[in-house]
Amino acid sequence: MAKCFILVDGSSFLYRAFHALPALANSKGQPTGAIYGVVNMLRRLLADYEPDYVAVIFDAKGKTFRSDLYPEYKAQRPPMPEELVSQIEPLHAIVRAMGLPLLQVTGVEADDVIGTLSRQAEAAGLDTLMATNDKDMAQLVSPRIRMLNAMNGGLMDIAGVEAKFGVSPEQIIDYLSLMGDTVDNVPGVPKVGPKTAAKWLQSWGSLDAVIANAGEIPGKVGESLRETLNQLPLSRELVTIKCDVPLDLAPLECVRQAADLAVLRQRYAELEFNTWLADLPEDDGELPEPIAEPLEVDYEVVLDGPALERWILRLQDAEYFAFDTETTGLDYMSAEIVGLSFSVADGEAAYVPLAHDYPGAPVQLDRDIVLERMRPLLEDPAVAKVGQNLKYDMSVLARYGIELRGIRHDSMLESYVLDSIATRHNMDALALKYLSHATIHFEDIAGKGKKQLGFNEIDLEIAAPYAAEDADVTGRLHRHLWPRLQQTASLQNLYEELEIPLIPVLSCIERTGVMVDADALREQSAALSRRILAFEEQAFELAGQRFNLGSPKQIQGVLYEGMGLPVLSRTPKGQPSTAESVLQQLAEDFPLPKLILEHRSLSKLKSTYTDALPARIHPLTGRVHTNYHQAVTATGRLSSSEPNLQNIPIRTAEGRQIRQAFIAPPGYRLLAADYSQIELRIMAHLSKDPGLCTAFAAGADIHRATAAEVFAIPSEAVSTEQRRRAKAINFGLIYGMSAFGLARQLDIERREAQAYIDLYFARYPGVQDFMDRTREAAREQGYVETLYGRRLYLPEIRARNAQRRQYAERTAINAPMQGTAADIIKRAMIGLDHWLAEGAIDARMIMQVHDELVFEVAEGDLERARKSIASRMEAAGDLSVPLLVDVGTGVNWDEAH
DNA sequence: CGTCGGTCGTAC
DNA sequence: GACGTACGACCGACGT
Repeated sequence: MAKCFILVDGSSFLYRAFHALPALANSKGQPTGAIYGVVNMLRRLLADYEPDYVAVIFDAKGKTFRSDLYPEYKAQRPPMPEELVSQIEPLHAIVRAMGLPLLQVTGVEADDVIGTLSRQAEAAGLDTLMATNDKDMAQLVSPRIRMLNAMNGGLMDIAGVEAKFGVSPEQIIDYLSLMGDTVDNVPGVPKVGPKTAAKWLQSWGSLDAVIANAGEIPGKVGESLRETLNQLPLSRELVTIKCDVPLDLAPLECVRQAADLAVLRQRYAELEFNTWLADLPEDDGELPEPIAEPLEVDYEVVLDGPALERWILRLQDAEYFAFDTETTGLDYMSAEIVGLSFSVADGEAAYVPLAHDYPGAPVQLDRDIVLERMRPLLEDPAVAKVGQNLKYDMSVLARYGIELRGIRHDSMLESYVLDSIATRHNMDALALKYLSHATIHFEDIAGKGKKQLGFNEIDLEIAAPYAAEDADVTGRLHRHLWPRLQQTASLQNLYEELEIPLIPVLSCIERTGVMVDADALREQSAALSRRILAFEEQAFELAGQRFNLGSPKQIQGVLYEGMGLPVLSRTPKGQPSTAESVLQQLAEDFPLPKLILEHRSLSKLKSTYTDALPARIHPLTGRVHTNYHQAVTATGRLSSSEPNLQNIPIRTAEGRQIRQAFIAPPGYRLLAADYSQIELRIMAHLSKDPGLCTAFAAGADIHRATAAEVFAIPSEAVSTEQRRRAKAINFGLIYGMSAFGLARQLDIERREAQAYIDLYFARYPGVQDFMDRTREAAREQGYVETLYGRRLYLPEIRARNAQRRQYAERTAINAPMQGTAADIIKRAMIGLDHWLAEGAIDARMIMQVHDELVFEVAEGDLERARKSIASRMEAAGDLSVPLLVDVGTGVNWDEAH
């Protein structure tokens, strides 16, 4: 195979990236988006093609032979914006540090350098790919030279050029001369565009022939041609790419050099390309250079009583202290405390090791004695603490009988409330982003994978700086983030009144756990196994071969290649899709897809639920303890994992069996309380649409009411099908759906779907207005807000790329509704937790599923609990429409619905 | 043997 | 392509 040479048109990508990508900047406000775009493209290119030779070419500053030839050439281009100019030097530095040959030749453009190199490469027998966005380059395409569209990965060869432009590569120069180029100010023939130029060249063959036959061309275009005949030679010269530029570097010298890691590290750090920074390999034997001056620190290891007493005094005297626990693991239900760290000011921190037990570990203070000594401080609500994800510390301490109080600040939540999506909210990421400090990573000291050590097995010399740094950095982050939070009253309020008070509530729910009937689930697993096996046998029979029904790729092979079924849809990566909706359609005509669907749905239930849940039952409590994450979602919702209790099936009969395994302990019942149509009610409130508000005020069935409006019939006349369609419209609205999406959802024509949407907006003009206003506000401010002022930043709302922009617009519509609902249920949870703590009834909160709260309630208190819980949840939101809560009870979660 | 992207499917 | 927010199972390619 011939060796591969990639020529990258750096200038064209720089412009493209600058205009197509959102205006990224680092924390100092230095623009970085164009650099990011180009380097990202280069990395992909190198990974995808592993070229033997490569060169990145940029335009040089100053005049070119073309502007000497024709002063107007590119004369009306606006000067390059400052935000782009400032990105050129760093980009060049990074390209060089990546080890890529960089060429810039004065007096010619990047195109001409690429032309020259590609022709030389052709002569040397290389296969050349020109990575560029510039259609002019099509004139260079030959059997050994192709164009690469780095945005979509498409390659264009001679046939590709002919297909796209309707002329051959040799004719491209003539084609461009006829058309001219308004952007570059190349004169052409007025009224001649791509179609006419191609048509003429197909008829006459060349520009010279067209000129020779100019007299025969009729009409206005003919006149236009005859008037401009004398400038066509100039146009031709301007659009012709030079292929004989003298260069310092020959194609075979364009070898990729070793990367200069130190430079890359420094540049990535400056620009805050942290993922790439983390990606860089270590220097041989040398530690990576710190990206900032190391923090100045004075950390103390506390190994005796007097030292501990001195620190307790400091903690008591401090306005607040930062605090962290080191444990043997991440599971709050089983992790053992290994040590405690504290910090009272920048760089001043202590680590109190308590249970390091590797061979040769020094004698440490006794864990129980220290905890008992710390108890007054930790349990005093007046002693303010700041932590990073204090919910975890609180849960662990609770297992040692200590109830952490005085949770004043949490740097994870400060970051989340300030900007939920700009960064992940773990301490390492926050330190890098806000303090420019690369923290010691847990993996670096404990290893990873099977060889990972527990924190108790780590040498104190290594563990102590890590542990003390945790508390120190947490304090520093708080002092960095808190002033920012205080600048926006609504955000500060959300943080202090909602997110911080929620910490103990979530900790309590998690530790309480939920009772799950393991035997019932195991029986379900066995039954599912039998049915799955039967489906497999039948499927193999039909397919005439054995294959893995769990593999989309193999299904694809069997259905589309083996059996020749029609490909109705493709995945984003271009593979024939085997998704449910596709198979469902195929199932109308063929038997096998139906079997695959049934197999898939049963396998899903078995692997994700009936097998996984019993394994999650805690040996001591006999219950399942999930993790609720408070700083994950963009909108303010919680998420749940290990296990995820927020996606337990409900729609199918088999699925509901799984819910039946969620049970109450003896003497108790489950009580499930869910907000009815909360997001639509919020939409009514935010939009103030009279029709919608009236319908809710009247207590109407909202989908029925919508159907009555859209189909212009009395509410009693609404059919089941009409209500179903109205329901899809209502959900679609919340998600910012298009006519296409609604059509697909309802399996109707797009035009019909559009008609529904038009009708809806005509009947509920307030909703239309609300959505327009929301999009507009997002564009103006760069963010949208919930009713309680939670913000979601949408940097791509102004993107040039329509797909990205529309995505941001849909998020803008959805986030205020989803986010307000999340705010309301969080308010309810805090209120309910306080009420439950009063002990008026015997009940515990055990789950949250976005618009639903689940409790276990003593049988005798059920009726009182129903009313109290519903009314407290309803009072948590103050909307201009009623907020309604449906309550159900039962011996299991399914029954409680 | 571990990691990671792709695909699919569950919930609200 | 085309409907928002999540988590997680499985496959299969790839790297150690």
